[in-house]
Amino acid sequence: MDGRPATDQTSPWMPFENRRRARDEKREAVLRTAVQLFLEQGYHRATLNEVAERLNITKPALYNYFRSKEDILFECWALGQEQVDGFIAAIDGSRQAGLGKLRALVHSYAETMATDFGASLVRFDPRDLSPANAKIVRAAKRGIDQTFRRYITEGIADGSIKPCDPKMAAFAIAGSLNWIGHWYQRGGALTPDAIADDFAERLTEGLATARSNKPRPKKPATKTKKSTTKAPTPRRTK
Amino acid sequence: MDGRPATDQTSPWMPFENRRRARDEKREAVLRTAVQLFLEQGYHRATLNEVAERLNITKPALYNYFRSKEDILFECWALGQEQVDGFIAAIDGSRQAGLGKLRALVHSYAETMATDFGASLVRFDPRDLSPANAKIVRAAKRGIDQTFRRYITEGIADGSIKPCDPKMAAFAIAGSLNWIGHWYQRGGALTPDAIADDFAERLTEGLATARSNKPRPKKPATKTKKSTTKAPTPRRTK
DNA sequence: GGCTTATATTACTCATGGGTAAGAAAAAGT
DNA sequence: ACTTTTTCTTACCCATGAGTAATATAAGCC
Repeated sequence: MDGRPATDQTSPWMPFENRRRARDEKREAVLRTAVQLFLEQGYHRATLNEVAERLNITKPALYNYFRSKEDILFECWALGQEQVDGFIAAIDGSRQAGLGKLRALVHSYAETMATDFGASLVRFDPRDLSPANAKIVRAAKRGIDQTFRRYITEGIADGSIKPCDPKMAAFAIAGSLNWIGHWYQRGGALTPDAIADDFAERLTEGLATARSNKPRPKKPATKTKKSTTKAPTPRRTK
Repeated sequence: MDGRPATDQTSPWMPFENRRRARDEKREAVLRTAVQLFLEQGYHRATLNEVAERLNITKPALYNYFRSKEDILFECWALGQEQVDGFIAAIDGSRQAGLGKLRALVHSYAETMATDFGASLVRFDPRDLSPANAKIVRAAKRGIDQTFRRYITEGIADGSIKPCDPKMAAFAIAGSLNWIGHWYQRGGALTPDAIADDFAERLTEGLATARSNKPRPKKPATKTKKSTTKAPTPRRTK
């Protein structure tokens, strides 16, 4: 994981890069621990003392990496949102009918809901955020909702989806998906993969037109699952 | 506000009854105010001071009616749960196929989600409750989930519902419904009635067998809505 | 009226936990 | 080795809000 050229005193930049990388790794470690604890106990019951304890440091050390508890909460949310932005961009860029895009969206979203940062998108309360951050979150949520509606509208236009109310359909689908974030837990009987496959089919079959109703791939469990929505998500810069 | 028959010394019971009734009314007023505030701001941000303020009393006065903040939270939840218990009992007692029961359940549940106490079922966090109360809540949630699965299983058995995985189907449906509690708000474009009708159809159409696919009643908006699940729910004793 | 009980208020206690100050320890730079 | 910067700790501060004690007020009751 560390194939640097040499022990070199040659480049005074290397240690610098090293340092920044170490810092970012620690930052991420804090977020991973925090998101877990927040999900486990709820944001208000979770204390920074315990976050720190789990990292074998003390509370004030956290303030080297984050400005406040709320800041940590927001960053957790942001990581989840990045995932979503990533696969939405990928699907947007794909060339397929509305129904196909919708299916892809449902699939990816379901998988995301089964991750910690993904679940934080729906388990965290925007009201715990500063007005500025809450605004960002609200905008992002609106964006997701509009993506659902857009694919549905597209599908109706291209004939792959039956005419229906995109607003209601989007609410119903997103509700099912968001709820995954509340009931899914690792090690349960259902794997994220199975859930995503099932939901992608279940939540869209009612919308498909007769002609677009493909004869059910009936995937023979050959683990065709290859790309777990590898999205070109650019790392945040700030 | 005080239409008592007379100044009567005739019945010493009446004042007593009056008093008890007045007390219960105040209790309920507290719960109505509390549930609103809890939904508005979230349980942790909402203070008993503000609950009291909205009732034009002071915080300690609340302790005449409730033992603790958590007690209030639990009672709010319990009122919502009573509604659910009520209509589940009614549907259980009805004589119809599994699909019909499921539709009825979805419809009633959707309506309930659009009420304050109903929303509290999914917006409140059981982890805020004492272990004893949390246990009650968990049991109730399990009960609801099992009811969904039971109707689906019944439907499969009686041929009104296509063979499917009841667990997944229940999760998907309940998720859509629960999410209503998060996005619905009074005065919006969608009325509880419209939502309930739409969801009852939307969430069950995918499960219906061909033969059970009734030709869509197309209710002429005659406000057939009469009994809002008047349930024989006995008032809690303790 | 006077006695009792219910209900409300004012004025507190007190645990909790986010956040800060001052300085030690470790690492980087020279 | 010495200095400087980053990172972390110990020891605090302090706002908040649930819950309590003591007491006043009002209502029911005889």
